[in-house]
Amino acid sequence: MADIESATAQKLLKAFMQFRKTGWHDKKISGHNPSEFKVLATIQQGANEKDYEMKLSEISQRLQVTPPTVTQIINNLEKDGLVERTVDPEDRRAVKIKLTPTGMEATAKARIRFTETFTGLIDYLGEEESEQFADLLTKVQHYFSELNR
Amino acid sequence: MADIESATAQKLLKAFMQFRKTGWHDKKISGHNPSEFKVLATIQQGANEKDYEMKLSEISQRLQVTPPTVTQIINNLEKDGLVERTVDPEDRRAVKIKLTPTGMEATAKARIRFTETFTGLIDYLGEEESEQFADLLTKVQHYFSELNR
DNA sequence: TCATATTACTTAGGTAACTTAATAATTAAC
DNA sequence: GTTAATTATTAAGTTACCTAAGTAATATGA
Repeated sequence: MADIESATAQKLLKAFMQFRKTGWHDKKISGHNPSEFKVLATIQQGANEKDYEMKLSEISQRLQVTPPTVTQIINNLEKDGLVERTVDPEDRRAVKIKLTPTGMEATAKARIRFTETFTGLIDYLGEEESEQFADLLTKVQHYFSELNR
Repeated sequence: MADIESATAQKLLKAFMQFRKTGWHDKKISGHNPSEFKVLATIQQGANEKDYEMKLSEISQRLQVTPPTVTQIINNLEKDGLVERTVDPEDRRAVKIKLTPTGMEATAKARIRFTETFTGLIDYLGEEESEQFADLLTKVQHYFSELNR
């Protein structure tokens, strides 16, 4: 077991806190919030995987947030005309969500924006370290998800 | 320049998003919020560096949040008896913040909790990868802080 | 088959951690 | 000695969540 007052632990903690403040995630893109784009991207993913309109509950599962959260985000997206709700004819309790053409455009624009940012990061770190970093992030995520159980 | 549709970029983005949901940062410790502990830890740091009572504005600078944010957090901490405000006699606009004994205890407890968590992480990753990860986090943070300027 | 349980979503209300804009009090600068 | 700048606070707003309670539809099983 590593020493409880380990310098590495302190260094890690500090690095975590700094990293949290980078704000890689905080900017609006053409007036839409990060949380809205996450939902848009999730819907698009579903549409790509198969010709598939995603249920609200599936969005909630994929993003690991509660259904009311998704309902609210979808409300905003629908109000802005990026998304359409339709009652599932096979289960009339369920709601299927579909991107409108405007929604697809916005999603594409955001995806490009994020990809540019991360491509820039890869240039900055180099391909090898970037891969390493992604792997480490995933590994660390596993550690914490096991802690919380 | 790396390919704009690079798999690594997608992988990184996904890893970032997952990592964001780990919640390493979200739990209360004996009824106090993470943001409150960040302030407590900052005050303690100042007290350690020299025999030094930190001004509210300095807390704000160190944590990179606006002064009203700190004011509010300090209000809560003071209400809970973890912290004391005193007007700076050398500049009566300024407020100096000091930990009470209760505050010191709470801070110590939280520090131990965090150190345990991160020591556990080091055991999980190994010392070498942990150092690497901390360095990468810092490097990535630099990238993003240069982007936003 | 019909009463009960379960599921899918929504509504209502709340919280944490921030922000900006405006204001009060004090100190600094010319 | 007035004006400008600085320090902190108050007020109000935002984002991204949450829980609890409610509605409507479907599934279960006696």
